[in-house]
Amino acid sequence: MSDRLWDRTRRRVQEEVVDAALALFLEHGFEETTVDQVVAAAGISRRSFFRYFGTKEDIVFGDLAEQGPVILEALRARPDDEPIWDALRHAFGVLSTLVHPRRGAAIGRLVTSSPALRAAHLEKHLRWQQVLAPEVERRVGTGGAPPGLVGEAIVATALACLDAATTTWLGQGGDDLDELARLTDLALAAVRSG
Amino acid sequence: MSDRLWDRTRRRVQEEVVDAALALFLEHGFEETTVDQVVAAAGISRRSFFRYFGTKEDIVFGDLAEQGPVILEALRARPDDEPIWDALRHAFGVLSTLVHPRRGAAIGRLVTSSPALRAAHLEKHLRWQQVLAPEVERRVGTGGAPPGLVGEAIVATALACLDAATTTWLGQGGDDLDELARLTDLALAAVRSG
DNA sequence: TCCTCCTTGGCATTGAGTGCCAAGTTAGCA
DNA sequence: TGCTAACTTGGCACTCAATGCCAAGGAGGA
Repeated sequence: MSDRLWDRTRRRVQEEVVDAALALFLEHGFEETTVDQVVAAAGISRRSFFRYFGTKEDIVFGDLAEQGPVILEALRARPDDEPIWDALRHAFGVLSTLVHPRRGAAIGRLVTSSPALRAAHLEKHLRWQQVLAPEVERRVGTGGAPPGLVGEAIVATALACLDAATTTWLGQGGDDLDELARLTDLALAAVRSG
Repeated sequence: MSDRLWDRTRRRVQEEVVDAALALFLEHGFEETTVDQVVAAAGISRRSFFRYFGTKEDIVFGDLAEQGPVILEALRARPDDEPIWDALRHAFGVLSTLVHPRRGAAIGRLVTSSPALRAAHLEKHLRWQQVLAPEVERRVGTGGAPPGLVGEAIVATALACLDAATTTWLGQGGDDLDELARLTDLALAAVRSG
């Protein structure tokens, strides 16, 4: 947040590492590319790399896993009487502002092609789920079920549909964000009519 | 499946390693327990361990991730006109026959307490999803959506609800399987009425 | 300018997972 | 029973991700 030279330098270096790494990942694959190759390409020491990115996966996801509160804020901003699915879909919309648009599709493709990244991706969803579930349950009530169950189930379902839609979306180009929203709605509709 | 001495010995050793390892995991935690400690407790060499279990996570999950076809078989056995959610919930019932009942709750608790195990657990769901989605989509149709989307979304939702129900179930004891089925139905109902 | 805070990179170490090989065990067969 | 082929075992060395420690150097305020 600050603007001291240190912070600006840090952000610049981080960007450069991500650029160099994504290029390597896309060419050779995520698992096949070692951290040593990345740091060599980025001109940084191995030790410093692990201070910028706690894990190799963090190159791809950045601090997205910690952005649950941002999504929560977006969800809170939706009107209380809006159907929960619409509110969630709109709240997830902020994600597109958190990811470099040019990188979005590339990241998506990487994730589907690497078990380690898929796992990190799902773990990220779990983190968001824990943040969002209480607010969802506040809106829809527990419906007689034990506390927690309904909120968790609804958020997990919304994320699952978003994922299924993203898979389809990437398969057909992955360039139009409105199309992704449309596919997400189709998935949610299928689940609710089933 | 064969009954040569080799195979029986293999199964026996495998069971012993799992018993020793689960005891260590429950006492000290999954991440905190090293493979070296496990093999020392089980009286087997480190190298042989990695022939029995490809990864440390495999101690906990065994070959559950490869059992998608078994669930698929159970799903195919359900009548074609049964509502998809009932068919899926019943199909998932075979899982309780694949896990040592005595170990089930212990495994559940381990999974919720270790990021590495949670990731493996979700990756396992993804594997099942790919196996089950086509049969689900055959039953319910695509409803105008691109092929694949509806099947993926429905299976992912069912698994998400099963997971949410399992979390609640473990929190309240985790001993009665009928109660788990009831909680799963509650979760699914909440999702569909939302 | 001096002093403090923070970053950097090198080194050593841990822990998971793999390839290779020599020695031992089992199974099938004469 | 004895021989051989198939398979398992465990030791060793290695790769790769990740972490703790430490000395050196740049940034920023007094």
